Amino acid sequence: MATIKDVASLANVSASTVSRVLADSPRISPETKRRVREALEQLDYHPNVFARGLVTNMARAIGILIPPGMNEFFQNPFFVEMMSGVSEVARESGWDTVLSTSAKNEEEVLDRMIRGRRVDGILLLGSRKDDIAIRKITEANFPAVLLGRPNQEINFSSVNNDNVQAAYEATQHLLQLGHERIGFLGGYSDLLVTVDRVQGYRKALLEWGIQPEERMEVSSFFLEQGGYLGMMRLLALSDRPTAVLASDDVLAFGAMRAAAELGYALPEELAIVGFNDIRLAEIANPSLTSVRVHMHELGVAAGELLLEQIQAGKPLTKHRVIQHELIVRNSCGARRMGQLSQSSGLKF
Amino acid sequence: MATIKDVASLANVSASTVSRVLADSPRISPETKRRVREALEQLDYHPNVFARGLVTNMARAIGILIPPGMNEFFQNPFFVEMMSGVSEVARESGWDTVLSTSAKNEEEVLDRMIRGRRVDGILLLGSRKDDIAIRKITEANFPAVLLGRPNQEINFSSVNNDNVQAAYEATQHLLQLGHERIGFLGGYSDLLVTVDRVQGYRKALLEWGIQPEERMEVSSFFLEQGGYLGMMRLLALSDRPTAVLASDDVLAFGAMRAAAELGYALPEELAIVGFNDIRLAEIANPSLTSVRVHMHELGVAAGELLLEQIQAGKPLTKHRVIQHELIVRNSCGARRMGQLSQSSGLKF
DNA sequence: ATGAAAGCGCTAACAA
DNA sequence: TTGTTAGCGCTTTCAT
Repeated sequence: MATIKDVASLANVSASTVSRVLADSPRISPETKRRVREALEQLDYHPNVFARGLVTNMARAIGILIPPGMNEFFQNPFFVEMMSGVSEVARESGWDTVLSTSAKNEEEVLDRMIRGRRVDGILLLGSRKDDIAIRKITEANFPAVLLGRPNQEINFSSVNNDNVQAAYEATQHLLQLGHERIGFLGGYSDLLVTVDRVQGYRKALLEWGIQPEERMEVSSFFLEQGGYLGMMRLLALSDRPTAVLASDDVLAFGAMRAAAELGYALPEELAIVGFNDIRLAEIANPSLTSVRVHMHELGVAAGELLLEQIQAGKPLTKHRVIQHELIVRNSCGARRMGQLSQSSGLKF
Repeated sequence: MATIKDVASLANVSASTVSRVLADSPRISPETKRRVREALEQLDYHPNVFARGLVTNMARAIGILIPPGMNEFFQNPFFVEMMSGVSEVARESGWDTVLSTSAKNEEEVLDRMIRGRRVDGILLLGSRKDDIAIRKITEANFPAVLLGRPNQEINFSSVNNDNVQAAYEATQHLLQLGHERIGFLGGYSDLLVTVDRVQGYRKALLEWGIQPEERMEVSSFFLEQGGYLGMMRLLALSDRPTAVLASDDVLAFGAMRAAAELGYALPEELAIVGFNDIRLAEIANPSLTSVRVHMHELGVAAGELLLEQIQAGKPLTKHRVIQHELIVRNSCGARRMGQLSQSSGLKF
């Protein structure tokens, strides 16, 4: 494998000259550049990222920290779509993306990434009530961007939806359709997304003169099965809800399956509204009414902020909010059934 | 940020002693180890991966190469599930996973990863008829594992399904149900998966005395819309198929949507069988009959082979085949409808 | 416009 | 058992 020295001797120059040509320094004569580039080509030279990183102290890579216990991560299109946005931005700027499924010891992984300088910046996916990762990164003063709402004082940027408002609007939609007993199906209760969405849900109820009840709110894991189980619990209530707001589409699908199994007709006997608007919301049967949060855009914005942060060299604290919108389809009963093509919104 | 030298002076030893303690060398006295570890702790030391990588020539990272033009990648649970398996294995052994969405210039990305020594091994997702990545890696003699069928001579391991046999069985299933005009809905035609599955499909037809026809085979991109469009084309035929084998579940969903929009009843008027058995196959309505390929297992096996390969230090060429199975649900008409709970196979 | 030399933080061969 | 030394491949002063 050719090193910079090999190139240097082939081109009859010093290693530093080659290095300058690599950086396209203006203080190298065109003739020399030509000769060096030829040698570069001939030896099929590629810089060793370690050697370069050791001296520049830059990895040209960003890390995505997948929170511990997030086995759901890869199974939820929501996260995956965000990740795709992030890595797209990174790639376009020539940066690599390092994945870290932190599993148990989040700290160890973080240390390897940050202190070990494997990456130049970190993207935090989601925030929890008391988040060690956030604390650790704040302490280390490391470039980072949070995809979620900052709960504590942070010295870095964040990108988020207005989840309170979004859940508020979705609930209002159900209230306007005449529902009075509306259930809430949430993910882990210590995730701030869940906290915010349940808050918006309650706010809408209260404004409508309905007292929120704890037994109408179940929280579960972020999987289809979580939604299934949660829905079963809600349906078991003596005064079962006539409508349900699920804080994630995958949960909504589980809820739909539970309802179907027990023979409830959707949306006549049970209205369901989901969150995130994953692709399959559209092709589900009935198609799922959902709050579109623009996951991909969320990822792109986060990626951009992170690169900006890294390149700025100094702490940046922008907080961007990505707009949401309620996509009304068939599962909530606002539309009449059988209008698949219209509700799909796809054009060909 | 503390370096090994700082630790050394604090513990009153040399840098190499610290290095040995880090590697838990048996030739260091317990007392010294204790002292060094204390200093390590006190300074919150973490090795610089670049410095270490520069001398050991090891990155402790594996790369996943996402083929160019694979924007579908992140939207298809199939790939994502494999990736999850791979990165799970890597993490357990303390390795990082570097993602590379190669987009256009696959070569450039590969060079940065391989020649730049950013990763110690590469996982190739899928194989194409004439695959530059495979060629390049073979030439470089770089540790790698192919997730797919090797089309050319390769000097590394691979993990794959027996796609010909799987498609053969799936088609047979439809034939046994009485179908005689069976369509094939494939992904990109230069992917070997597509090639293999169409071959199995044709083989089954021929064996049943039916001549495969080109117009019954459409190939499209790996997205729901691809399936939608392909299905539209098949349904437009004067002697439209009564059954369709889709080479991917996402395609099958698109096909289902097309059929639903045109008012065809599934499975009575149109039977559909998918491939890969993604999670939503089960909760679709009607639930989708699909060939389960054990995506996660595929990823785990690939990850294991890759680490084995890297650690062995010498080229290894094992070729593992992961078993498949046909999961019969409602979309093919083999079961009567309305048996959701039974067909779901989930237990609580 | 170019080269020589130092050094990034670490490991490993060789000495002691 | 521990220390000394060299060197991994690169960038970057400082000379020239």
